[in-house]
Amino acid sequence: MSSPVITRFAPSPTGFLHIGGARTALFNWAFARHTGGKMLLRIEDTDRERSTEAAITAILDGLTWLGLGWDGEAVSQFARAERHRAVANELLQRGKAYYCYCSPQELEAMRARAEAEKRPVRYDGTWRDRDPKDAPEGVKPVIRFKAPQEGETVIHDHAQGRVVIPNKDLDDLIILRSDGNPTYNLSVVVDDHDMGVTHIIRGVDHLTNAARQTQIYLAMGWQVPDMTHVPLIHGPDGAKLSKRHGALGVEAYRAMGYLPAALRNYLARLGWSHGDDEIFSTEQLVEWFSLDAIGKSAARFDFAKLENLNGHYIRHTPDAVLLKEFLAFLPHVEGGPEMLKALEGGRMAAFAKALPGLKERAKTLVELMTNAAFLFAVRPLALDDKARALLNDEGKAALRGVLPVLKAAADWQAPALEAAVKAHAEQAGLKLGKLAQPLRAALTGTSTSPGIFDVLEVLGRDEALARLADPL
RNA sequence: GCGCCCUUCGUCUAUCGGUUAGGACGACAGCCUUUCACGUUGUAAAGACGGGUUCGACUCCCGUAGGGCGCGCCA
Repeated sequence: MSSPVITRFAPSPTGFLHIGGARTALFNWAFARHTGGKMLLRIEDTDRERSTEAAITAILDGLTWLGLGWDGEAVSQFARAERHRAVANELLQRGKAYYCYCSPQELEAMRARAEAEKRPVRYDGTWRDRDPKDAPEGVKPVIRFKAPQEGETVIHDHAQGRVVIPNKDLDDLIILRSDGNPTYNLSVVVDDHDMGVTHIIRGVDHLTNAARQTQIYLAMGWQVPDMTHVPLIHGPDGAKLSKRHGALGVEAYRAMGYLPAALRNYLARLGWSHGDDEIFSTEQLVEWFSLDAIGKSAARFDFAKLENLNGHYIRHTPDAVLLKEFLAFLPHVEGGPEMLKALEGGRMAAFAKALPGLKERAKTLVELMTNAAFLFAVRPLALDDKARALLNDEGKAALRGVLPVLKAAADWQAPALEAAVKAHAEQAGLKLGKLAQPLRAALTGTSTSPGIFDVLEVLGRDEALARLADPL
């Protein structure tokens, strides 16, 4: 029996959960679910300067909103520093690491020199074989990993294939700072090993780290986890994701009115595929997910496609579920709390009634909210330019014509109203559009809305008739 | 500069040596229609370039160009 799969998502809490991180989490999650394994969460908070509680909260919230639950408690990497130090010392003991007394200034100078001479920027190994007795007075040393200088390090990667890095291009990295704190590459290896991580799935920006980490695993005699480095997500212009396009926290996507299910579906299709399948449920994603189906090239983030998918999800989400999602969304958007108040203040029924018509024409929850505004408008309605144009003399005349018909309606339900208005139109020799548009303008203050008979019904007899009479 | 990686329609992708190179988003046009959407039909749209290998390359190899990532006492 093979050991159960354990993946991990390991963000550093220096900012929100951005879209690339979200996808990495999704892949880790999907793979763990697919294999019946676990996804662990580790917060890489060893940078005490930049790590914040707020960021941790944002990341946890983001994952939760996206529906990507993790197994067990989130692990703080910083809290494990003692263990990392112990391993650094063990490496020292084994002759796989050494003290280096170079000052940051010296290293800076070393780098500057290399750059000026157009040589590769690497630590030159000054203290690699030097006797610690030569150590300068009062300098606190760092511990460097004694990386192999010859041969090559091979990474067997599900997405990248077999990647070979010449060892001469990897220098002796610092694993323990002069203040006694471990650095990233050491901590990651120790934690992944201790946490029993079997599969590492992360961004390709870690590929070089993968080589260095592999060397540390080997030096410790530990088994190297299975690795997958997924390509990065770029902005629409092919360059790095900037704040302008996609480098937003997932909470920004929530505020833009995207559904978690739609975002999951969209993200899954960025760099991963299952034949020609475009729209699939999360259950299907879990069922189909495979590391080997992850591509190698970077993908550009395309809002148009996300929006299309989101529209699909909005249309296909059952009303009751969508209503819940919408209510949960409102606190996160401008004007949302006010609408929430209005809904809870008695407009909920009308909104729920209007929802089927509303959701057909919204690509985001923000659009849904905008399109629902007519429900909450107060008389006399403010008209937009198009609505005003529709209510010209001809429009008003049409309105005057139907008003009695509507007043006479015994049954204030869309089908009955439709029948009555259509009969009137026919009798008056008017095309339905000539009637419907002025009605819409007067009823909603705009030129677009759900079906006009639904609008009539949803508004209710009194309110509708009053709105129609207002412009006359 | 050094190392690694990438390159199929505008975008996301399928193809895993033999296809009229498929799908989706977007675009455009038509249909549907009370508006907007939805839906539907159709059109345009791609193998970066140059060499090999092969009976046959988008698929394999080499080179070129372009792009990305990495090269911290950050993670």
